[in-house]
Amino acid sequence: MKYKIEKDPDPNQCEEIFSEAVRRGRMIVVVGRCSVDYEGRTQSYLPDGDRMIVRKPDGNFLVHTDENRKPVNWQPEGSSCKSFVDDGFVLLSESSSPDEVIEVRFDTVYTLSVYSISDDRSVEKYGTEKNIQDYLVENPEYIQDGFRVIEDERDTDVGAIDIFGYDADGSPTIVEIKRRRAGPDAVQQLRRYVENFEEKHEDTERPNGILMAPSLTEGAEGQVGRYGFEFREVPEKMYSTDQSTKLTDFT
Amino acid sequence: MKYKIEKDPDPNQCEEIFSEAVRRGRMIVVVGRCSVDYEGRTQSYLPDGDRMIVRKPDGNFLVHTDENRKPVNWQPEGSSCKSFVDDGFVLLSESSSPDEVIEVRFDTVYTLSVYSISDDRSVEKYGTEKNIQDYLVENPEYIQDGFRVIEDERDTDVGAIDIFGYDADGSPTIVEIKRRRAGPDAVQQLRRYVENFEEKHEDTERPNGILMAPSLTEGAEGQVGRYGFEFREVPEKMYSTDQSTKLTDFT
DNA sequence: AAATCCATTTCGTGC
DNA sequence: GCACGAAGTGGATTT
Repeated sequence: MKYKIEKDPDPNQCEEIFSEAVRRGRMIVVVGRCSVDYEGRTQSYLPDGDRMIVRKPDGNFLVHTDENRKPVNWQPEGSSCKSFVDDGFVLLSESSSPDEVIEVRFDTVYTLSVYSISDDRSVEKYGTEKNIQDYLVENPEYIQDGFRVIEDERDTDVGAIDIFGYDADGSPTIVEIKRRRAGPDAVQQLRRYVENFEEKHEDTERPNGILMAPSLTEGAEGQVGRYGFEFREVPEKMYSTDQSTKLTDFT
Repeated sequence: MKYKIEKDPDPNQCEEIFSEAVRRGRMIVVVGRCSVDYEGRTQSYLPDGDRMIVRKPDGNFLVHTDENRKPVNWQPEGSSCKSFVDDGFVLLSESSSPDEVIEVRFDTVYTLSVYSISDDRSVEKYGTEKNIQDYLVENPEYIQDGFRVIEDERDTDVGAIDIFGYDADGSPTIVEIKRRRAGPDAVQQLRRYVENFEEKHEDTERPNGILMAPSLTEGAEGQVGRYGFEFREVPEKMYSTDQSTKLTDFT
């Protein structure tokens, strides 16, 4: 990996190095005192202050201050980025649909760094909602004793049901899974599926609704009762990477 | 603003500079080839590759690759960060409630940069949902001819109604506002408020439901009809900072 | 491109 | 602290 760092560069140096780095698709980091203007879906203005600007090869453009996880301003993947000198070094990043612009006007550039980095390795993730769902489909006894899975991700015209099946009595049952503490929105989601099923199958009985999550908020608990749904606890760690512990964790 | 940049530092130099920079609450940027382990609410593993690690004074810890806006791994504000040498330079960032850990093991550190930046300037924002709501409360004729606002942000036990009022006929009306194209979730939100009001006021008629947004998705349009709600278009730019153009924009 | 939903959502606000 | 909902949500997946 090659890199180049310029300390206290003047505006013309910045312009030259930056524009070439953009052309070559480099990762660029500029740290300096600047003001930031954003206009697009909304607008914002940030007066002069010290910030770190990152331009990625894929077009992402980030303006970071010394705090917060999220950039204070940004542009999405695919954005263009021009630089020029106008009474100082200026960066202009533009994106389309929707049309949005960020203009960064530097009072001073402290450092300008260019990196030629690439990273084709993809991240392996565990413990997502999909992991829990897959596990429950394979081990339906954890949903309910005698539960039979009919369909994983059953599409309906109001969204996809996580798991659809029949309980031990043969009643249609809709299962909604949340990876963490469930709020009212989760109950409403389940309700939407249950009522849609009811409308579409007026000949059959109202399906059961089961909400599976580690816990419920108070509001969600009230709604689960009101709509006659069932809550079943999913131990937070049932989806551990260590498959051998699942059974014991769950019982 | 002071800064210090070390090129191709060895693990011991990294450890020394990094730990002092953490102690002093500096903004730190490390670029190098590393693997990243995350364990917490979920887990992930990222094999060796070139990445940029940022540690902010407020404890935020970001691992960026050459693509995507979001860091591939991160820790929130308030996280601790230790560094040590173990067959190479290692960063360990820990946070609590929930307990989470990121470990970054460097194969090679290309650059280690430390910045003393501070930015007390706050960003000014325009064009949020709140801006639209405030405008409609002041100009209720844009909700409906003869509309009377009774309450802005009316709290209920199923959430806060954006605007509650009476239409020209004196019928209770619930208004839900979306800043952008509204989907089924927006209709369900409105439905929740309307049905809750109905339950709480069985003596009065069912309140009207009005959904205000720039446009509706197809699914949302069907549901608006099904539930007997009304959709009213909010021109995307009605909340422009230039107040003088609002009336013309809107008509 | 549009729609839908998960996310280590993050972020703000109110209780 | 928790709960609830907005966000320039981001991002993946499917249509």
